[in-house]
Amino acid sequence: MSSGAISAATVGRLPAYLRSLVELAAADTSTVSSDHLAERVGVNSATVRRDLASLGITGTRGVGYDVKYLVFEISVELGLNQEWPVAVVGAGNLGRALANYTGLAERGFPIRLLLDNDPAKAGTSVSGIEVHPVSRLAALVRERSVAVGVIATPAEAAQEVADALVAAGVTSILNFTAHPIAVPDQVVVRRVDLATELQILSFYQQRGLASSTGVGVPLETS
Amino acid sequence: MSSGAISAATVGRLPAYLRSLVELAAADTSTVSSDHLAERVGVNSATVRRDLASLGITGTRGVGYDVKYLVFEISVELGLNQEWPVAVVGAGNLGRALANYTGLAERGFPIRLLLDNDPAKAGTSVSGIEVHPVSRLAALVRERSVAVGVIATPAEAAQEVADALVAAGVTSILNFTAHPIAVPDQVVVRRVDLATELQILSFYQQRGLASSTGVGVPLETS
DNA sequence: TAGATTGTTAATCGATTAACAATC
DNA sequence: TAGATTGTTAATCGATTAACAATC
Repeated sequence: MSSGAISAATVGRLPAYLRSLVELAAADTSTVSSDHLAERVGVNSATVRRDLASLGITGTRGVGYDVKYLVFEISVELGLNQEWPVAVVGAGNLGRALANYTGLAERGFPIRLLLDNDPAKAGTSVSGIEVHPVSRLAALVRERSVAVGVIATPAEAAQEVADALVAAGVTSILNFTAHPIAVPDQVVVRRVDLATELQILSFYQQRGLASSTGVGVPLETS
Repeated sequence: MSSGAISAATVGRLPAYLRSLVELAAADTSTVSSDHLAERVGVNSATVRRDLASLGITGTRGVGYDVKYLVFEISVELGLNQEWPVAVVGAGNLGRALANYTGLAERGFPIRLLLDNDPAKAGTSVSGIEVHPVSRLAALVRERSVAVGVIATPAEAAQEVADALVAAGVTSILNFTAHPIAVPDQVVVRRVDLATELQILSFYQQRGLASSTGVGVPLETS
């Protein structure tokens, strides 16, 4: 648990640090300076030192940080030594794509449960994962020690599903719908929102901040 | 184009404002106060007034803001009156899922081009969209007026694909790989990064900030 | 010792918010 | 007119960064 004062901004940078450090380790680089790591990740070196200090990680003056130690410590912080079983709610296009996607299990997030409220889907299976009715959510979440809930339903159902996940004791939720969900304080929610990302991109297209080359000119709709 | 000084934070909130405003419009609410809108979106009312003012939108003292006008103005700002043709690079699991996903076209981002560097895939089609070899990227991007490039390749290819898109004149890129890409200033990049989101969630699980209920207890790997 | 780099303080920056006069 | 709400100033907050003494 170390210090305890880790800002959300720092947490958000940890995956990028780790990615770069794993590359350095693969290239047999044994130590790295905050300056070098900062450049690779695209942040300021003082920020790197701050972030590492907040994790209780120290380097050696005049030398830098030990790459392997950094990889180990950040991996532990990110919980990468453990498996976090996942429940996916919604077996539509997205839910099935997730069930087919092997990258989740490879990263320590095996899908242990796939749920859908369409009775016709119950009993079918996707990539060897059986689809269960949502009515069994609470029992199955407990039975399979689910740690992370993924909401892959239509937006209208997002809050209802979130409530059911929280009631079943799930404390981490990944919301793929455009609908923001309200949860108690101790529950952590992240949103992966394609619609919002696209709208932000089109804002910049629209403003011409991303253009002037001739392509990317809008076509009028209808 | 109005004022011009719109912060990235403001842009990031526009989709949420719009979502809430569309709901209000559907419920025939004609005006809304910054206080009410703020509560719905989960921000401070001064922030709402700031954001709207930065878009050049004014309300009426004692009354509030006109809902329909707000919907119209924000839609224009977000470029929602236009279509932004999309090129998806990578016809693997993710690329095909995107090609199958109707939500993109519904939101004004029709997929006009699907590319893959596997010669065996060239000529096949997904949801009626033909797969072309990556070698034809530049020509087809121009021919089909592509505005937005989506990178759905393995992470290793991300930078190379980004370079090709930029060279072809694409100025908005949505990167689905975990690999950050470097682009010239005038190009806008957004990343949708499942791996990072999951790692952030597992950080909080690991720290027990999202727990104490008994479920979500980690299982040791290997 | 001389050079490099950390760990941390103090300055800076940008964004959020409280507060309130203006005004519908 | 009285009540409500905007538009904006000034205060606050949190995060980033420059700078540098400590020290390997």
